[in-house]
Amino acid sequence: MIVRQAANVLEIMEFFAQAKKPATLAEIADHFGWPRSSTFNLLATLSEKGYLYEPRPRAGFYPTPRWLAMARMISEVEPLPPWTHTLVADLSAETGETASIVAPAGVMAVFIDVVESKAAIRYFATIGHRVPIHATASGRALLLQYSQEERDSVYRKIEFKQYGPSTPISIEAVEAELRNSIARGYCQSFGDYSRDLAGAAIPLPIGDRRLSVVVAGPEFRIGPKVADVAALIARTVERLRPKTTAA
Amino acid sequence: MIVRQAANVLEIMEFFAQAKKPATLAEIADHFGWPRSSTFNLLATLSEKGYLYEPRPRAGFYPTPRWLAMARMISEVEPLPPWTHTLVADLSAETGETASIVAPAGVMAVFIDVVESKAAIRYFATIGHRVPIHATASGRALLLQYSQEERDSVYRKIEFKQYGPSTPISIEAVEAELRNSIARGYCQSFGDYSRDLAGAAIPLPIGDRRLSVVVAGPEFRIGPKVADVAALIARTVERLRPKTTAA
DNA sequence: GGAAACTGTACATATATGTGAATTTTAATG
DNA sequence: CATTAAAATTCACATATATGTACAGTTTCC
Repeated sequence: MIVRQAANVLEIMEFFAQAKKPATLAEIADHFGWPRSSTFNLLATLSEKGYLYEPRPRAGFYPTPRWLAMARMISEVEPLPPWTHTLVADLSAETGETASIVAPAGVMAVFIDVVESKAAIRYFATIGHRVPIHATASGRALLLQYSQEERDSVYRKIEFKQYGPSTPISIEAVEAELRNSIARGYCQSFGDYSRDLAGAAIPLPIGDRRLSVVVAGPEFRIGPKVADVAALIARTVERLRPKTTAA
Repeated sequence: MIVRQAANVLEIMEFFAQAKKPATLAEIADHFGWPRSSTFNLLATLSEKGYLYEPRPRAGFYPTPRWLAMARMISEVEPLPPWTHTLVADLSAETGETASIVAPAGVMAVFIDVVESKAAIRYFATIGHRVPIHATASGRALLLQYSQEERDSVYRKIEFKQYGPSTPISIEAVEAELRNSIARGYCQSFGDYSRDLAGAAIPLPIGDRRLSVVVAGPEFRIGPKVADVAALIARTVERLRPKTTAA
């Protein structure tokens, strides 16, 4: 069950992140098509908790810096090492495509760092974006780091859907693709989940965290050079990852 | 009316900001005393929206960097000029008390930047903290920047409560205190709102934004030297605020 | 200066939603 | 490996809550 008012809080914040200016109750209500009374209650709640204020008289509401303060506290814990951002930045620059760091979230994979392609036609993804773990290059690069038991446990929760012609729709199909990936040296996907979208990914374990790096873009651009892209990812990781004597 | 599930989202985030480590469904449910089923729904909603993930298998949930990304987008709009943070930092350092920048939010005043005192006994405030605009030094320093009509409009919405012996409990009492503040050259409060708490504040208009700076602490420490503290605030603002040729 | 238009607020009620109990899945222990 | 304990998940129902309606306050425009 989805908790509507919880989702609405997020929507409001996303609204402000886009609008980048204060908005009145009426504007917000109209934007979402919410009743004014409900909007009133929500805004009152957020204000009361110190997350919204009125920068200038009669100009409407805007989030307080409390969001930033809180987000900072949360994110200063085990932040990704700085080189991983360099990694995706470099990969995006060199390939001209969108590059991301991805982490597991149950049957899904979440983008936790993203540098977007600058091309007009590009893979549009943002931090927080989620994709099925079994039907994407990045997700499978995560699965490769799981034990067989852990994978089985994930498989049991997956609802296998035919997102596209090449979507693996059985446990065996996923396992087969994982074996192929190992043989090939990298994970790939050609519209397994999103139409026309192709990507190359490799596992990126950091400490005890299981992450992956992926470069993704339109099939017609990535397709011909997946292997090259994958090799580039591997080389770039090799170059940027600090050498530990322990390893 | 308070929107419970909206408030719960904020509570969860605050929980993570404090805990600074992943937490399982059960831990969160127990911490708040929520039913597990409800907690499940909430966590599922936040996960589905890309705001929570599972950093490692079976280790529980943690917020994704999406919060940070969103908070940054929101806060990069008209950020406070950097010198205002220096201002509160310097004031806190020199006085040993808590110093803050405050903004209006209807009948309340919100702290939008805070540097806390390091003393054991201190005014504990965080960004987002709210106090009544008419019963605090910082709030009155905001009211001083309003026109008479705007003040009247605010007064009509205030519920006058006797927070402490010196709380102004009528419009006339507030107006009188404002007149005193003008004569005195700064705003002050001695337990008007919080017992044992005293503070000195002055208006801090920035562009068309109406803000104020306040230094606050226990009455016994601040009391004897309010005037000095107020003078220090004024001098520090004078020193740090960039001189505009236009002004 | 008067009225129309708009924004924000209160409240009773129907309904969407949170919850307790039951079920399934996963981990721990001998 | 069998058994127990704990955690996660599902679901039907009573209840807390979102909303339609009505109203008050504020601004704008003629």
